[in-house]
Amino acid sequence: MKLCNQKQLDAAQDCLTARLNAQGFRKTPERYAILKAIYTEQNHVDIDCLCDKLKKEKYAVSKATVYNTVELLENFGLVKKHHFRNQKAVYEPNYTELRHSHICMLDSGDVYEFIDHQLEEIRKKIEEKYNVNIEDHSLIFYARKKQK
Amino acid sequence: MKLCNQKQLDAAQDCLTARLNAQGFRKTPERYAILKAIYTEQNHVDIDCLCDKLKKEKYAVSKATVYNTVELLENFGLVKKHHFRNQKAVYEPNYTELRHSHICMLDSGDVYEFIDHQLEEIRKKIEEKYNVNIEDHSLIFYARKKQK
DNA sequence: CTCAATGCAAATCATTTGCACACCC
DNA sequence: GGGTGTGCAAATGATTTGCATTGAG
Repeated sequence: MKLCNQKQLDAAQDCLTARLNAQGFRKTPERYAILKAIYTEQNHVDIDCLCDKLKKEKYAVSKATVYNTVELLENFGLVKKHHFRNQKAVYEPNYTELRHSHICMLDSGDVYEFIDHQLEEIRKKIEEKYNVNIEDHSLIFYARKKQK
Repeated sequence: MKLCNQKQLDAAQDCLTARLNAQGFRKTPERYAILKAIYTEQNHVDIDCLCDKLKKEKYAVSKATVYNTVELLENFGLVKKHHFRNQKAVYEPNYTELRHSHICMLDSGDVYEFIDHQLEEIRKKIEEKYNVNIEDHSLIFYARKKQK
């Protein structure tokens, strides 16, 4: 996962502010700290990672708040949640202009990312055929290294 | 999800027998009952559904056994496990000749299935580019009914 | 000041584990 | 008969909930 640049983080923070204002929600420092923690992380993070990371900085945010906040951020479209094969959820920034898919390595558990534009074509076909709006996708290939 | 026909169930049972024999595992009635319960169900079933369904027939199989057995069946490639948005796993028959994808409706939670052959092309591209063997995929589109 | 958000701990839910018993081989 | 597989109940781990307290507006 590519580290986000400052511009992307700024945009996300502005979006968060806008959405919080729009709904009359409070702009608490925790909400910004959690957003930043997810956006400044190379890897997918789970709830415990986030707590640890925040603890190392100034905040000790409680797990309950992290759960609440990631859900809020997900609803705002700022963060994406994934399950992969195990039953622990992980989170990543959601750059809407960059919808990507995942390759999950069955041996190591490593997760790579890719973008393929043919998926857009499938998406459009399905939208028409089923008369729906597709808001999101999750494509995961489970793979192993090729043996020599 | 289409109901499987008798032929598919027979094939799956034969496969199960072969795999159990091959590994010297026991051919317990529970294993066949659970396989059948998954193959004769229109919808994706979770662990509790399976227990209930089996209870209504002759068997009262314990949850632990159901968990063990679906894992075994998954390893044998006879059953597929899915997570969708919630954190409860669901299971479905795995017709290897029919690799399908899912559309998960965000309002109702309904899940539809489709097959698109363009996905095969993406798969091949990724296998070459990353030098891996892709053993499985999970493609889920999250969608809403189109408004008038 | 007021009420939405947070923190903490207890509760819940899915899944896993340990051990005694049953039954496939 | 012997040991694998099952059933039960207790353990674990992730997530949710209830309630007292805090701090944003």
